[in-house]
Order: sequence, then structure tokens, then C-alpha cells
Amino acid sequence: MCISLFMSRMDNYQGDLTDIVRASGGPYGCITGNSSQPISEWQFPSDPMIFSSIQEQPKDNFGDPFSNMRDPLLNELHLLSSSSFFGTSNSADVIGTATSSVEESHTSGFTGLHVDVGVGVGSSSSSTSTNVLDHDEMKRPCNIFSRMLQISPNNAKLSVSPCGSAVMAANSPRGTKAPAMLSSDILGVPNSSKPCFIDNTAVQISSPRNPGIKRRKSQAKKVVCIPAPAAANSRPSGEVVPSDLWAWRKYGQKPIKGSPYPRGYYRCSSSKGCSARKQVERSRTDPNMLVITYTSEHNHPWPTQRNALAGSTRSQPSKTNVTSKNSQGAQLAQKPTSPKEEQRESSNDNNVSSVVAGSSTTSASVKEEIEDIEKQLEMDNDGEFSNDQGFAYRPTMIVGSNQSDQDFFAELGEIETDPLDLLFNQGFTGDHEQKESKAMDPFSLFDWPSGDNNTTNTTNSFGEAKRGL
DNA sequence: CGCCTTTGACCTGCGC
DNA sequence: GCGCAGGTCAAAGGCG
Repeated sequence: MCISLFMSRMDNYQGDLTDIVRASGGPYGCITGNSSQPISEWQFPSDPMIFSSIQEQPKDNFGDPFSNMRDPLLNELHLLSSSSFFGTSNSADVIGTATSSVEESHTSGFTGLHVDVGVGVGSSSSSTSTNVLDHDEMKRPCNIFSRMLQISPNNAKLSVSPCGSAVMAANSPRGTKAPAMLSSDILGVPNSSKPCFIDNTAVQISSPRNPGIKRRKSQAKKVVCIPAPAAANSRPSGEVVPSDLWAWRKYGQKPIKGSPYPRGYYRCSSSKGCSARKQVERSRTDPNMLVITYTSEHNHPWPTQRNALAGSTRSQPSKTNVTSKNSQGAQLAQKPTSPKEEQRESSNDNNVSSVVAGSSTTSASVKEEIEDIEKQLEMDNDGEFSNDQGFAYRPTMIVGSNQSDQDFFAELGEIETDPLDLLFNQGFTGDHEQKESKAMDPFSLFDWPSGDNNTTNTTNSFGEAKRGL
């Protein structure tokens, strides 16, 4: 089936940015793209719950914090998505619930994907989409992380939660407008139970200590809503901080009025002078959701090492063990868990990320991982992945891009890292999470076919990880 | 030693 | 102008 996900323009939409959110559908979903932009068919097997929208795009090289660089968190999330894909699905609701058309945009060397649900109508003349995900990212299957939400910075917020509903919220400064909720039916979201809203509060960006820069509410920012990792990723204070490839240093925490949860402020510590920042807070309406607001941009390449080990690792004392137990099975390529090896792993991640981000370089280590992964993956002769329900997924490589099959599997090689922590360690507690656990649980969505030993082991390990939820 | 978190103080923007 | 709320700074201390 094919469902066009165009949403009418927001009531208070200012028009300076044409928010166009295209939702992906099932494995062969199609997205109704912005008609003003070239649309080419691409396979978009990811979840309809991935959204992105337009944001301001400064003209300078690093002006757009999110279009020139892939968000490592999103990257990891999608990588996990990749892993979840390789199984069969029990959920016909998920598979192919929505349809999608695909838009490819090769600009400035960025193989960016515009994943926009039609908030705006048609024209994108005044804005460009946020290149949040690579094309390949959007070729990923639905899974738990497909519920991750990306929200536009300015006038619209689109919230998707495990509750199975998506919310478009007019982002008036004081949050006076009621959000418009997207029917989960429209979105093709199974098991919708109740709406979960992201706070309809404008995020104010400020550079208070910089005399020349005033706060700009309209500053480009990206809001991501993800399921909150559980205890394994939590700090002693109870704060949960999903990790990503960037190194972040916490520089502040403030209680937010109206929210029982504080907001943590992080800045990129990967490189001095990097102005990238993020705010992490729990959704006040759905404590099991983390709202991460990325602001500013990284002015440096991907970190060669995750130099945040000193703090991040010790603040997550149980992470290693839990991760080891839960994610090893999910590791399509066995990876070490020791800090040293983790650093190497981070380096590899970086390499892979570089590839995904558009670089043509592929490190030897990555290639080795690719080979391992390929050996462990059951593939059809033509490289098409299928399940016993006739659902097949063929990774579609972008014509003219540097993406390759190796890149694709290189991405898979990353999945055992933090994203799995995020997945397997997240605590979906509470009634509705219990109810939603199946929907959220990629293992419930996919029957992992038994195959050779490797595959079987992987399946069993996944099952073990699943039991750990 | 370098990195981190924590946390109170300070600064800034905004509404009244 | 005042007060509130949010964002940032920076000192102190911990960890590998």
C-alpha cells in the first residue's frame, strides 16, 4: 500500500522554511516527496516513524550542522536498524504499512537523504531539507529505532513515540498551540496506543558569553526523540545518556520548569573550538523518551578516537558488562569490549562513518569487518535479503555515490557498538512499554531465520539480549 | 595528566 | 525595571 504522508502546513508556519517531512514506509514503502524536488524511486525499507524536517541552512561550510555531517547518533541508530532488518518479520503491520517514494539529493558531496513528511506543501524554494540521514540509512528496515524522531528546528515539531503516534506540534515560543497529532494509522504505526508529545516548547539557543551573538530561537537545531536507555546507560543520578560517536562533555545541568527531569547540556569535546552542542532531557510527557536537541555544528571531522572514555565509561560502570552480554550476540562481527579495543573500535567507527559520510576511503580494518559480516550474513546469491514471508530487501546503492555494498556492511559492522547499548539496555518499563514492547522489540518484529552456525548464534544471542530487556 | 561530571553562580533573553 | 527561566561558566573533585 502506498500512503502519502503529507501534512498540511502548520497553522503558525511562518513560511520561511518549508517544512516538508517525508515519511518512509515499510520495506518497500514509498514516500511522497516534495514535488519540487527531484524524486527518484529508491527503496526505503525503514520505518515510517523516521522524520526529519527542514531547518535553516546557513551558507557557510559548516553552517548547516547536520547536512554536511551525519549525526553519529543517528548513524548508530540506523546501523542498528540495519541489523534488525536481517530477519523475518512477524509484523505485517510494520512491513509495508506505509509507502514511500524516494528522493535522492546529491549535493555538495553529501549523499543526504531528505526524509521529510509533508508538513509543508510542495515548494521547497525557500528552504532545503535537513540532510539527516544518508540514503542508505533510509534504506534500512523498520525497527525500534525507526521510531526515533527527528524534528525540525523552527516551526514544527514532529513527535513520534513508542506510543505509536506522531505529533506535529506548532512550535510557538511559549507553546501555546496545541499539537496536531498524526494518526498512527496514517503513519502506518502498529500498536498505537496513546499519543506522546514532545514538549511544545521552543528551544532557545544562546551564546550568552559571546557579546556579538544573541540568542536566536531560529538557530538551526535538530531535535531527536529516542527511547531512553535504561539503567545500563544511566548515570548515578539516573540520567540516561545515549552515546554517539562524538565525544561530549557535560557542562551544565538545569532543572526545567514544568518538567521533573533536568536538562543536561553537552558540548562537543572531540575538538577544541567545536561549537556543537546538545541538550539531553527526558520528555516530560513520556519519561521513557529522551529528547536530544543538537545545536550548532561540528567544525571538525569525525573523532579519530572516542576521547571521552574517561568520563563516559566510568559513569556507565555496568555498561561494559551488559553491553558485552547483550550485544555480543548482536555483533555480526565479534568485537572486543575492553577500553583499548573500544578505542580501536571507535576508530573503526570513524572510518566507517567517514565512508558513509561520503568519503571514499575504506580502511583495511573496516574491510575485514565487512568480510566477516558478509560471511555471517545469510544472503541470497544476488545479495538480496529475504525472509520466509516473501519480504525481501535489496540494499540499494546510490548511483553515483560512494556507497557500496562494502559500505553497507561496514555500517552493519558498527551495530554492536553503542546503538546496541541503546537498544538492549533501554528499560521499557511501565505498562504501556510492556504493551509496546512487542512493537518496540525488533525481535518481535522479525523472526530470525535459523541458518548456519553463525546465523544461529547470532539469533540466539539476540534472543538472549532480548531476554535482557 | 587529561578527561570527565557535578554544581552553584553568573549571564542573557523575555514577559509583565 | 524586575523577576523568571534557561543557558553557560568555572571550580572542585574523581577516574583511568
